[in-house]
Amino acid sequence: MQIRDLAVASGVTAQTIRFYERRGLLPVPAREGNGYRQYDETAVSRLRFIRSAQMAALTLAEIGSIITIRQAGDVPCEHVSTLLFTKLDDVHRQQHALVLLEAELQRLISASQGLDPADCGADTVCHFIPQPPHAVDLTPRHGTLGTSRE
Amino acid sequence: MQIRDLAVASGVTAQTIRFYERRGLLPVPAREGNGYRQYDETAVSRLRFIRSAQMAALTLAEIGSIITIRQAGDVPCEHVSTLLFTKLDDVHRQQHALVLLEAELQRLISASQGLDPADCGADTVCHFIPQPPHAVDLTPRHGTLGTSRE
DNA sequence: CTTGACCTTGCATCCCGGTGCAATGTTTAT
DNA sequence: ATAAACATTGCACCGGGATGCAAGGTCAAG
Repeated sequence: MQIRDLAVASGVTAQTIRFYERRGLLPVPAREGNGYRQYDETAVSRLRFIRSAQMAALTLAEIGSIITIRQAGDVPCEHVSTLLFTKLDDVHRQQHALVLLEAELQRLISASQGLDPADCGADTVCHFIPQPPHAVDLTPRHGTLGTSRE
Repeated sequence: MQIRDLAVASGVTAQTIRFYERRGLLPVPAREGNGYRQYDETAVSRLRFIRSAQMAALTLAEIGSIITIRQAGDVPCEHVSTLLFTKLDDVHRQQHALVLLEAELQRLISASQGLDPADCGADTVCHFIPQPPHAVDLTPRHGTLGTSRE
């Protein structure tokens, strides 16, 4: 089968297949006389593996690392296990970050309910997004400088 | 004050300040005789606004749109409100996606507990990541083709 | 005078997963 | 014969938010 057939069979576009090949995710295929790529069933299986791994949010680089280990004749189980646990950790950290962001957005939204657009001072951009009273010191560079320049 | 002072005052690097200027987030500043950028307090305030808006996960493009409206003499409250609600929606969708991903990862992890690495078939990459039995048909292009080629 | 710390510009690079396009070659159908 | 639908290559581009670097100008201290 040629690239189009593999694309149809796997649900991945031909361009993406070439892209995966460049990335080392697919083995360099045999070529027909006209230079067209020639695939067999193992390519379909490989693409399905990539798709499944992507479902688990593994990056192409991570998927590639699994394939590389396998190629080398080793069993990548342990590596995959590590990847999955690490990814789960990532997910938990992202969930935490999203909870914080959610709270911040709700805070801004509910605070904005009581604000009158007419109160928008000319010196600020938008009072819906209050700047922290961070009171940074505007001390110039290194001590007693900046007499004439500012 | 010049760019370094603004950088220190705002906690943003000088490069980032120039980057923001190119992006239209900071007004083109006056220049000193030597061509150095010259800033005043409003620049600090503007940078604080940008930082605050980033805390709410607004993109620079979105922040820019708020500033543009403000620049035009209008009050961006309504627009900001829309952005915040949209962003909150985004957060909720991301949270949902993460819950699904979490479940998928946990499924893969717990399924892999009972698997023996020795069972790794030579035809698959890794049985920790099972491919769906998707059984796609490998029908060639359009009907009765592909006699010699595959 | 030299050193070092600043400033200027523009352009390249990073991650991530593709997508698009141009130019050219090949096969198939009509 | 010709058009359509494939294939090949390589390179540029998308969003997002910077960051780095090179090559040069400027300025103050020692």
